[in-house]
Amino acid sequence: MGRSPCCEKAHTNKGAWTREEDERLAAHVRAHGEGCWRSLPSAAGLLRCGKSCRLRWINYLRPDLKRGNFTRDEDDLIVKLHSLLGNKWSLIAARLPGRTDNEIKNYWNTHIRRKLLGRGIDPVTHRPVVATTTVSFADPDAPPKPPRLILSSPPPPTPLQPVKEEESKPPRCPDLNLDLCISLPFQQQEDALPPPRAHVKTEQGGGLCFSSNFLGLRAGMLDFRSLPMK
DNA sequence: AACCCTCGCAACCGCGCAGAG
DNA sequence: TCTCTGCGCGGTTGCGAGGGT
Repeated sequence: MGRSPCCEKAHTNKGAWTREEDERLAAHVRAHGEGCWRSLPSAAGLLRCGKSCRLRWINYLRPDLKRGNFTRDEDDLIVKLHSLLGNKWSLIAARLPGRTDNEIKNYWNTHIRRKLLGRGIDPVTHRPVVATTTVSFADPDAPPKPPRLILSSPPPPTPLQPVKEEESKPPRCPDLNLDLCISLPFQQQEDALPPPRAHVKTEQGGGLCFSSNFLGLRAGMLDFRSLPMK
């Protein structure tokens, strides 16, 4: 038996929101604040599911939303954060004021993903991809298979997961240096004391430290301690 | 002009997590 | 400690707009 539905679906509207619904929702949130989404629809006189109201408010009605095209800086930041965090859109959105996780997720899937692929970069691993062609000797008349994309290196561990030591196995790509230790240019190192760091708590209670300069952020801009970790 | 296809975005769905009782 | 409930997140879907044939 599955969990009970979050609302009585027979009595709720679905699909695109009307202007009147938007106004009711916005007025109610402005008056009572966010939260209690389950009871909000009836309180606001809306025939909508609480989840739907929350989504509408967060992704569309919130007054601090930026909307409009993403800037080049935002673009770069999203790519860098994604390489670090993976598909943690809410965490990425938390670093981009005025942008929502849904918006970033859509932008990633429609624009950035394609752009990276066009540059020959795998959007999942952020590593270069190499096109190869498989040739079959068994049937010379068989049509050639389409080019296949393979990774030039094994995929990295899932973001934010502790790296497991491979015991005494030689690396598959010995020419690839995966040590992501990034340091500041000499002049900047002198200016940044102590170096800004982001601290991420792991499941084991340990921590991963990233220099926020790796993300191209200003000192102190990145502080994962303030972010909820799932 | 009509049809088809692709793209982009808003919205939905299902699951996991956290807090309360 | 267990169960229930609500919230939040990530993946997926549906639909309208725009372009191509």
